Amino acid sequence: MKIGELAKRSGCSIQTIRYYEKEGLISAPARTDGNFRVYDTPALEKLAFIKNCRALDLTLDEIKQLMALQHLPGTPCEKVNDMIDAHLKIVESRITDLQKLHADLKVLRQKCGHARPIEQCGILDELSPKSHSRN
Amino acid sequence: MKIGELAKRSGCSIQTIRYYEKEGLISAPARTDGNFRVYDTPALEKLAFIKNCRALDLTLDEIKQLMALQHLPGTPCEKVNDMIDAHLKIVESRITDLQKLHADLKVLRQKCGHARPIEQCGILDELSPKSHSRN
DNA sequence: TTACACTCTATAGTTACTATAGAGTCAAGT
DNA sequence: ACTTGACTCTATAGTAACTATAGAGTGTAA
Repeated sequence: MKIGELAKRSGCSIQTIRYYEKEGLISAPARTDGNFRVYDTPALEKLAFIKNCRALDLTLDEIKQLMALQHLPGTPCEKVNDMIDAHLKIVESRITDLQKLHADLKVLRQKCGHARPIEQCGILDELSPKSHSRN
Repeated sequence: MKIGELAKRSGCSIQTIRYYEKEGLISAPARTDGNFRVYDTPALEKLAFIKNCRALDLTLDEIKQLMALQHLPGTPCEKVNDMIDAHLKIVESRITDLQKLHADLKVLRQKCGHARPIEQCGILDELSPKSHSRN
């Protein structure tokens, strides 16, 4: 199949597929006489694997590492677990950060109703350093 | 003060300050004969304002809009509130997404202990499209 | 005067793509 | 044979908010 069909079937855009090739996530496929890329089913499966990983927000680098591990049979799969654990930690701290942010924004939002002229806006006041030194 | 001192006092890096100037978030300061930037206290306060906003993860564009509003006295501050509300929504949906992600990763992590050879790794198996078609 | 810290501009790199320009390929229809 | 249209090719630039670097100039203290 050509790249357009692969794109449709995999749900990746054409540019993304070419980008993955450039980045070495998928190997360069055969070409037609007219220089068009031709893909087989294994290529589609590789893309699906990458898609699954991206849905979990693994970076392209992490995915590359996973794929490299897959081709070293006999390796203990501890490294895979470690990577997932590390990723879990990252996601956890991102969530914590965002929750703090959310709380801060809520507090900020309380500072102002919506009918005041801008000079008296409690939000802008709160964001300004002068207001903080006033405390 | 010169840019190095401003950087230290504001907690922004020198490059970031120059970047903010290029992007129009702060105005171009006066220069010495030797072409060095010279800043005054209001400049430091502007940077502090930007820093406060960035800590809330507002984009530079949003910050620019806020600063523009500040200089239109008499404007009702509804727009400020709207921006914060919109931002709250974004943060909320990011949190929801990440929580889903976290749950998915946890499930994935369960699929594998850590003493198996890579061929039997439950995680890689789960990520591979073949395993899904096997169901 | 020379060593050193500081600053300047311009440019490239980061992440994972997306978008565009300009050219070439290919099959079907007239 | 010719043209239209859909598809593909490469190369390049843009996204957000910076960070890092090179190579040059400035300023000051010993």
